[in-house]
Amino acid sequence: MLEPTPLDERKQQILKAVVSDYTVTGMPVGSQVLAAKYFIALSSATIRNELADLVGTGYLQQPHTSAGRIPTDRGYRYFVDFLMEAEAASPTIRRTVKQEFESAPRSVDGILEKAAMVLSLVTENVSLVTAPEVSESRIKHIDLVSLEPQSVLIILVLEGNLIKQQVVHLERATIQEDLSRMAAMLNQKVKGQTADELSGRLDQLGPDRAEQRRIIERLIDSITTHQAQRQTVVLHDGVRNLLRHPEFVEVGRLEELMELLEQGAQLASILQQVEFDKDVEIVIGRENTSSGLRECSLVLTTYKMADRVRGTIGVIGPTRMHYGQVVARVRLVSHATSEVLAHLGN
Amino acid sequence: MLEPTPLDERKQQILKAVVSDYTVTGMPVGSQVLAAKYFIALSSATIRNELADLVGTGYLQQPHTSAGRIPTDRGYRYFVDFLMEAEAASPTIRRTVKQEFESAPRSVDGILEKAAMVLSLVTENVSLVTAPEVSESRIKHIDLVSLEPQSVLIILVLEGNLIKQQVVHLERATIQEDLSRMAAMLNQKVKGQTADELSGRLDQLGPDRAEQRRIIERLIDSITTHQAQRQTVVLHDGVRNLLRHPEFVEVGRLEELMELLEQGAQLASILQQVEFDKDVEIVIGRENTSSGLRECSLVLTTYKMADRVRGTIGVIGPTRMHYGQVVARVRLVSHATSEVLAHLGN
DNA sequence: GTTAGCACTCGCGGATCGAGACTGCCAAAA
DNA sequence: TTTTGGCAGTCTCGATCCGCGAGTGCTAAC
Repeated sequence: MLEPTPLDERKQQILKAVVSDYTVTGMPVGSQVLAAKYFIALSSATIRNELADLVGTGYLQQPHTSAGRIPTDRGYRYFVDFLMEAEAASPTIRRTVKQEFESAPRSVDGILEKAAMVLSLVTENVSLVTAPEVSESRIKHIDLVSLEPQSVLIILVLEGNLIKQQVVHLERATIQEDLSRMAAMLNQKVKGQTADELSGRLDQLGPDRAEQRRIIERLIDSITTHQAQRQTVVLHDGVRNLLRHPEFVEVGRLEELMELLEQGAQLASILQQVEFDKDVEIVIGRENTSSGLRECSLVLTTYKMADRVRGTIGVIGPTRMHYGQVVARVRLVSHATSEVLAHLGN
Repeated sequence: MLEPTPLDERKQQILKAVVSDYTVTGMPVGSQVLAAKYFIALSSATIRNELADLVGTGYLQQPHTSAGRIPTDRGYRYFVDFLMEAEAASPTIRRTVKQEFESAPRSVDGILEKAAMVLSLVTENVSLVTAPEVSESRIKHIDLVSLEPQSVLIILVLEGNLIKQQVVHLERATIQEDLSRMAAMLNQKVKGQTADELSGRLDQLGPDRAEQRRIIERLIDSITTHQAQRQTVVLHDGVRNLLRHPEFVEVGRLEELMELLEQGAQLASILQQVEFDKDVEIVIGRENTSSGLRECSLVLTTYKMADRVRGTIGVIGPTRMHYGQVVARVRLVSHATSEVLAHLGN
């Protein structure tokens, strides 16, 4: 890691101009263009000197000797940390998002799918959405339904009306009537508890309640493995957008990225590390631990479903992206998602 | 459509050799290679004459004057209809499929996701899996759960233990006790019926049973719109495989294909047309109605979950694929999926 | 510190060229 | 009538070369 070399005002402005211009055109930015478009008061020679300094300190690079400059990862980092101006999503975008969510199905999965779709639509990148984390979420209702004589469907309603289901197999046949009674009893006992609390109480059941114990074990399973297993499922959408970016004309980069997207586990672990209440986090190029993301940036934030029920949402795109707008739009969609999810039960 | 020009034995063998060789090497096949590898008794000149005929009748084409021959869509069609030999999946493949399904979660969605993953793994193409069609499926159990005072979760268990859920909003607050009573009543009335039958009986309810009527309406909704809406969701996996095929080095083709995969509606309508009990269907290149699939082939079949509960499963890959093996593997995974789904409840 | 001038470097696109791969055709052989 | 050997012709592909244009770094003057 290089020392954060302080940049004087003019160098900052030049860095900012290079990032802005390059983001739009995709072409290395030369000293003459900069002088003409952004710094009419200065000559190209002066700018050349400054550019040479910025290359020396690691904020810019040249693809080859006789080309203009493009930002390094470090340059982008400085840009997003200090130079980027807060932007707002345009009314058109806001309207699009609003309309799309209005037509969303009224279920958690449906809404998250819609969120992924909308986010990829408005950012023209690949969107990522994780299912909400529920391990600390409280149980609201339990229901047991007989499927076959010896198999039972456990239905679990958590805070935020998140619904989980799991099939469990019993040692002996049990009729629906007994299950209903058992459900009523369980409802009294477990309502308002979290999975962790529940697993602590497991010992309080006598050995004669084997069936009940088995069901409770499955309940905990259902909550926690969902965590481990379903959480690894990261929704994504908009790969088609990526193909339009010139940085992905060579299929090699794409292959690694698709593998990451389709197997999901590695992505999930990255997304889980996003902190709540931290607004938007940006990870640029080689700051990513995954080699498949070395030429990509992540713009991530969290959405909130209920008090302790949250998930991660964001996009993945080429490092050359319009960070200001992408941040604004990720934030917009995240808020909209939270909004819709919060009103799901009403 | 060209007349199905009859081919004599030797022309058939040559066509078969061209298809086989081309599927393996990916290079246009020349007369010398054919003579050396497949027809030692013949000279390259003789084969050249035959090749010229096959080009004339539309079974083969030349990329350019001084190249070898490659099959046309028509050539592939003739090959799969008359020349392809039945192949069996290798023990290694069978073992892989078996092991993967053993580690599958015990839920319909989980199994279908696993099926998509396995199919893409063993065919090295993109896999497609639709959710099972349920419109004619019979209702096994209904349950009503109060989420908020005025909102109710309807849980519907269909044949094959397919579980559906939908949230419905009521005009007035209803407590769980009343809902349970209502559920018991509904269970008596609707058990064993299909959605169509149910909607016919809707009139038999008096106007004083508004709430109950509303819930039944939602039930029918839940079954049929799932059909229309969820059915359009086609699971897919293995896009990363596609990137390895040389026919997709140019990103243009891929873009159209990704759009098809990600929006899904068009694909869904194609997959819905696959007939049940017809073994494996193959659609080659321009036989596809979608322009995005002009250079792709589909290998599709159906899986069976319960008597009237079925879905479509298959792959999409470049027209140059090893049809014999792909057919064998699609069939294998389809059977395995049916098997696992059938034993879900036990 | 800034600027004008200038020589220099480098990538890109177009043109050229030779090698190699196959073909089509023809006349002779089976 | 079918098959075959021979041969000229066609076309792609990769390598090489070349000139243009863009942009730089350096130096000396302002």
